[in-house]
Amino acid sequence: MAKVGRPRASSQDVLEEAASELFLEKGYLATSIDDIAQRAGVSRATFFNYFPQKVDVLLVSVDRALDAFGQAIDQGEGLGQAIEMVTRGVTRSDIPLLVSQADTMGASSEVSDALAGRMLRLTQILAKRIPNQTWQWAIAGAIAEGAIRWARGGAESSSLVVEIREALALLRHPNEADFQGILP
Amino acid sequence: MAKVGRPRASSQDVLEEAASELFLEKGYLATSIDDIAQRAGVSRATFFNYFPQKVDVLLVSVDRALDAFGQAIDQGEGLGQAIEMVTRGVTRSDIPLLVSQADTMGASSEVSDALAGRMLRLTQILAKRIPNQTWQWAIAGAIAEGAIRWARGGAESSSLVVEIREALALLRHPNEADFQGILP
DNA sequence: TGGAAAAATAGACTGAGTCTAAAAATACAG
DNA sequence: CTGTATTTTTAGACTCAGTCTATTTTTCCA
Repeated sequence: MAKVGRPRASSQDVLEEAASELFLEKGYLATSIDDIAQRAGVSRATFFNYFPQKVDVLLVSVDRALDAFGQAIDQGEGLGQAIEMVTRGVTRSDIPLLVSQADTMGASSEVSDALAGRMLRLTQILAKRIPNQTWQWAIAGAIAEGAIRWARGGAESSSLVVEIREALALLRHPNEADFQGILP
Repeated sequence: MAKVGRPRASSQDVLEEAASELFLEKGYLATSIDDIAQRAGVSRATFFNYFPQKVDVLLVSVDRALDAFGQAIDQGEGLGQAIEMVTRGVTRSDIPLLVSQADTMGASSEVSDALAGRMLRLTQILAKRIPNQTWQWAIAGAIAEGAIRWARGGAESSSLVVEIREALALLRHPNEADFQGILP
């Protein structure tokens, strides 16, 4: 793409790889941006050329999926089509890093809030097809649940898109027990 | 409660009031913790005796509602009861501050992520009554939508609990159009 | 009057994130 | 081969959030 100028000395992938190692070794909180840059053989300032925040290097796979999803939606794809397109690009190799920082999510609001912020972003993408906000969250929740179940399930579980479809199907037939005591 | 020892020189309410003024004057991002402490007539260190993070002073009303909700749930209240109890304690005076920082939410991920984190916390409370994760998000979304609609509606709109109930009722009767193209 | 308890405070420290200016590395034109 | 435009890297200074420790202040009470 960029044929002119100084060539890049790093990339999101390289930095993510370096960060992953450190997160697995020391955990997210104990790893500084200096550590990551040093491991990647690049200066601290360069890190910020590739990620605006520290937490973004942890969620890069989530963000990429959301980018792809938003792009598909903007190009006029239907929801089902867009979901299928995006899930096809998600690989299991992204999972261990996120799972390894599950402790951190409980201990630091920074990570759990950032992850929740991605849910919010998902609802905002869904808003382009689903007018009602309540249903935006409902469907975002179903997508998240499907993804989590798929991640936890390991290789033997069914495919990601199937898990999401199953979670979505649940919304179609509300269980009366779920509403017990909520509505008059 | 604390009859012994040095009396408190401030409170969450005093700090929130001071912070509110500054947020309205300069905006959230341009206001430092030093500013808030100074306006409240207290040292910077004291701020952290009352709030663990800067963003928490902005969301104190949300957190109080969630605290009350979680407490009601832990005491065995039904979901409908708990919602009614909490919404009774929410006043319109908390709204303007949050609304005034709507710009900030778009400009800084810190605030929007923190708000999304509160949605996550709501789903975790709901988990004690609602087993399925998808429905946790769906109902959290309905509560959020009801609250937002109530906040936007101004004084002439119906009560908060009624708005939430209406949003919840929507979930009971899925609109086929919402699922168009999602499910096979 | 002299603790004991609780809170406020000073101040140093780490690290995230911003910003500016300069240096380094490349392609290319002449 | 040399100079120039372009892009990226980098150094370094800076602000501010958040943590931590030790000290001081204020009150109650024996």
